[in-house]
Amino acid sequence: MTDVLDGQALKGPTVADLTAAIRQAIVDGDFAPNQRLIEADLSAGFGASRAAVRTALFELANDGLIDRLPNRGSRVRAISLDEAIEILEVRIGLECLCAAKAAEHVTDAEVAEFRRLRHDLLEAVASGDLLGYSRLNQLLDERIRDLSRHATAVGILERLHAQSVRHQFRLAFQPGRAAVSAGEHAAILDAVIDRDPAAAEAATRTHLLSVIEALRLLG
Amino acid sequence: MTDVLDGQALKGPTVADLTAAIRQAIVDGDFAPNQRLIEADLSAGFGASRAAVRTALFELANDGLIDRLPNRGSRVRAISLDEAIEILEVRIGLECLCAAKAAEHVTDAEVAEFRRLRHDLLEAVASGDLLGYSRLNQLLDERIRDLSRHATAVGILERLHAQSVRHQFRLAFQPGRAAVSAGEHAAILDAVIDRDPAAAEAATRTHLLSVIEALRLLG
DNA sequence: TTCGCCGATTCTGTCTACAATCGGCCCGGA
DNA sequence: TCCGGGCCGATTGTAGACAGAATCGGCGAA
Repeated sequence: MTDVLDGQALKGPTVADLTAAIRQAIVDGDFAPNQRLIEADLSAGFGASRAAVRTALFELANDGLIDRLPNRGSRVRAISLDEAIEILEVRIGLECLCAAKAAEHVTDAEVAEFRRLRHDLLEAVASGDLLGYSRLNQLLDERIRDLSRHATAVGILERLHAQSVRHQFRLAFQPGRAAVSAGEHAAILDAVIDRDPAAAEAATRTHLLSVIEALRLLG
Repeated sequence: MTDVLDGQALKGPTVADLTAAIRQAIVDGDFAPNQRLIEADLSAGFGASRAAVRTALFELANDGLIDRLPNRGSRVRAISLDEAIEILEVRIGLECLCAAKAAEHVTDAEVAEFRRLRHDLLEAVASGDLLGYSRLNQLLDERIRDLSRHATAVGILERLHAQSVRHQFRLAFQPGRAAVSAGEHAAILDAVIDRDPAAAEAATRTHLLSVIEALRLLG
């Protein structure tokens, strides 16, 4: 477990490195939900001081990835289904905002990029390349956030994303889910390509409501 | 500046106390925007160790109240007008969600409470009691958040609130602003009292859009 | 056998001291 | 006079040690 991702492994990792490493370990599932994170162990495992580990843990607690109980340590936060739905409900508000802003700000070059993305997306789904499709989805979300130029919303969305990756992932491999999802994503892309903020917002809302519904059914 | 708010001044304040004290000092304006916060000074001023101050500063940085530049310390974050508007745009999405949920979940007792609140609110505005009105506004926001039972949205809103109090405050004492705002708040209350989620959402959106507009004019 | 009490252990919370880094200042040279 | 390099003070980042709280185990009594 030592030195998972050190740029220059000579001197101990900085706090930012530590935070990134632990965060990665959590979202990748290397640390199981509800697993206890003991400061001394992490300190030894990552070759950092306990103070650094401690700071990183505080940061992750604020990101909602771990829970800190006073005097009783930290544990990986388990996101329940209800919480995952709450997160999606919040994302509706924020991603609709971003999509509308993106549709306003999009340049010609970016329109061209989105056309390509739309093509690749449908292609991936048609050929059954679920992994590639998932990656393209992520790229789409990311690009829309970039284009929105809305630092506040983007910051919050990034935090929420880290919390819910596991549920998102589970959903992605439901049979038949990709086809539905791809159509909704194409609709979002079309709206942005048309520079139609209202349509972009509506398409995003439709998509996220569909995700919520799917999650509910999945239970 | 020493011992601003110590419960029991015997043993030094805990990290939570410190965080609260510094946060309060920032939102109250005791620390000016862009002011540099030097760990040693705070440590002496609050009678706490530098490590505690440091932890508190990290926490506040995650709350977006201060900026931390590596190796160059912390300074109070200045929220520009553009950022304040961004925050309000985000709040639209979240508070609409909360208002709708609140309208769903509200009990008979709470309906009665909201009727009283509606009455007090209009009374305060009619009698020109701006401070009391401001306090009631805050209470209204808080109650709606409580009723929404939406921990995720509430958590984010609380964080955003701390960042934008100064702008909110500046706006509150604009002449004529209170009357407009009171009508909008009453509309929100009516919708919740009627248990009409859609209306609650619409009224909340109207109100926040109006706030944005007012801020723009003021800016 | 089961319940409650008590001590040992483990882990977190806090503090003090040390090392690394940054910015400004002074001095020398063109 | 203006520019560049190196030194020095100030401030942050890191490490290790100590103290306090919570948990877990055994032990004794009902």
